[in-house]
Amino acid sequence: MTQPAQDTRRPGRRTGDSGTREAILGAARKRFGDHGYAGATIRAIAADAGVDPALVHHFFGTKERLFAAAMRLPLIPGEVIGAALAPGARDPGLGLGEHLVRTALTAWDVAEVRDTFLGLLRSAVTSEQAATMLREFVTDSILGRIAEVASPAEAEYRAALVGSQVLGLALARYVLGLKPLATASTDDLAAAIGPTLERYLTGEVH
Amino acid sequence: MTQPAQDTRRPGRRTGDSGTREAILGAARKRFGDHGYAGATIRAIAADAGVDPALVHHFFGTKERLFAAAMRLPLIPGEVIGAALAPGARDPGLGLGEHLVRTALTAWDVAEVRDTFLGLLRSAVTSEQAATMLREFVTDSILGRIAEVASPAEAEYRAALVGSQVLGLALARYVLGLKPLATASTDDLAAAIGPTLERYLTGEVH
DNA sequence: GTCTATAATCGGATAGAC
DNA sequence: GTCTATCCGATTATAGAC
Repeated sequence: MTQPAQDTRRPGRRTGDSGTREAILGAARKRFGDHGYAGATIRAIAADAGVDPALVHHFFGTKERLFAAAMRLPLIPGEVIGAALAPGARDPGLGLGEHLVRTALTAWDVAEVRDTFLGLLRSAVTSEQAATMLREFVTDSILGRIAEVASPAEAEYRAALVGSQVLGLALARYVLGLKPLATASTDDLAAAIGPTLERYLTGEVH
Repeated sequence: MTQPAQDTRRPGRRTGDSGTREAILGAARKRFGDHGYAGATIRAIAADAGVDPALVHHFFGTKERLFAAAMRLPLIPGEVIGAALAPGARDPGLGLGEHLVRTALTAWDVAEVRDTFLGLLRSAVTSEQAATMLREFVTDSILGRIAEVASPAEAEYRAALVGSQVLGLALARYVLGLKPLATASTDDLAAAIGPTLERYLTGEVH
């Protein structure tokens, strides 16, 4: 990236890219795959890459961002959701559920986002390991944030219900291409599905 | 299956299995895969297998059952749904939505059913062709029946919404294994998700 | 045996020196 | 860019009271 086309080496530490970043990403991919998202520790990844754990943070900030970089996600899901859920981030006239549907659809309607997401989904459906990795990432990084805005009673259960509906929408709309859903507008889907999420978050689920 | 262990051949048509059934199933698998569910005609399948179309009906009854046999489904989804939706098939105290969730979960909690379903899903996520096949089958054979019990305004849209939530539940529960959903009881899930389906079927979706 | 309090450990994250 | 040192929250282990 920043590698200068410089051949005459001078003494001292080389400037620019030393390959460490890539080494970390490689180690991260392996660890995440082998041990899942939760089981892969920054310390172990750093050790595999032969660097100090603090370097990982220096390059990537958080574990979540490291995962996103390793998986080549064009955005950080948890941060997008987090921003969408932030107080004041949404039009007060709009329900929280509607806003969530809108956020998901807006992200997915970008081909690059959709493609990497579908790649993850494909792996998860195919491999048990990949499913574990995705489950733990989703739980930790997405559902965790959603649970924060749900009613405290069974917040995790509520967040998982939200996840199931959003996931199902993605599957029906982008994988299967079920016509009524594949061609529906964001507005229509938000109106239809938003209240469902709203109920899962704060309504009666027993 | 019905092949008698008989070695002394006698003149006339041989009894038992003549291989025709298998020939039809092979032709069906190929046609369904290449042309989708809707695009594969019984006549074309019969022609490929070198038999009369009437024979296909003789062996399998309906296109839906032929598909189920070709895909080795241990049950016929549309018929299970149809039975569940039949008037009087459910406890009048229970909502239709709850009953639908229950029906799906009861079917999926049988390993054999779950496995073949997940196989279809895997193919659909992996291959565009398989996705087309599954979409058309689901539309024709499952959503069509659900649309019949939905409010007439946008019945297809309503049925697709139902499909998306049920599909998402399957994905979250059986593929990802999201803990709150994977371990929840049928009762709990029916209570939580049933009302969603109910609203999609007959409520306000605009 | 069960419970609770305290301690040890782990893992993510930050600050700052070099 | 890299490392040392450190903090803090969460989990896990352990000890001692009842």
